[in-house]
Amino acid sequence: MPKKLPPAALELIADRFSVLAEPARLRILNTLMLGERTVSDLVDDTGLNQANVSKHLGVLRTSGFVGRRKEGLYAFYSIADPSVEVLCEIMCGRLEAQAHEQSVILDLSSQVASASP
Amino acid sequence: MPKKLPPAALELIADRFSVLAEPARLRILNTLMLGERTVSDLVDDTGLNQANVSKHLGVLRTSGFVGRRKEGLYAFYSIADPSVEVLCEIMCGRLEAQAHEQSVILDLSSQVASASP
DNA sequence: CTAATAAATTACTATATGGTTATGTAGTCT
DNA sequence: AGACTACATAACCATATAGTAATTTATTAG
Repeated sequence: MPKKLPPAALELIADRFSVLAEPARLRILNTLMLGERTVSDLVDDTGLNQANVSKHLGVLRTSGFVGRRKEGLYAFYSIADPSVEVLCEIMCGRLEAQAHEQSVILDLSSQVASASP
Repeated sequence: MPKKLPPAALELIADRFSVLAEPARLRILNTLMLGERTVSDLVDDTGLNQANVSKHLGVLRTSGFVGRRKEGLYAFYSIADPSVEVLCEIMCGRLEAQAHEQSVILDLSSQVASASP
């Protein structure tokens, strides 16, 4: 049963979606799904520079998707919101479905293309 | 079981998330959850102007979230991807949880505030 | 204390995009 | 035919933000 949401609520939801609307942040999250990582780990893993990773981690932490644990010189980040994984899986599912449709379309068009030389 | 996704895949996923990372588009989608609507309907419902609604509908259609059916002068739009609703529900769930946490924090801080006059 | 390292922050630029106005296009009506 | 309506598109501006380089802030080691 879909309910009509007030604009203010939709704005908050949009904000959360926009946090995930970044390839770099998804890379970070995808790595964190394998377990806790330091900033340096993530820098190595993603190829992004340190300032950039820190900034993205700040966004992810502010929005509550990840958590931080400081230990000495290191900051260990980890997934704090398990729904991240579910959300990405759903998106992936749609992507696969779409890719399948498109491959069908491509097959059809290639037939059409080869039908008229 | 989380699997390591290639950067290209994450980029596609990010693109899909960014389509949902817009209050205006979420308003449109939320209305479409109630059933098929014309562009004019959506203009009335959202308060956005016609050009803006058309543009957002274009984005939503290109990304496969909505579908269009033309009939005479009218264009009827409808949800084409049922996962939209699920995605929003999950986001809402987290929002509510977060709001609850924050209200707890606010309660605590108000106690602290009233404790030291 | 100084040196070194990890991470956060600041300041900046370049780019992407949402909103708007104006115009174009297709269908309907008399 | 022309007038009108619903929608799409184009062109523009303003704003938000990702990336980067430089700096700052811990924290540890010597």
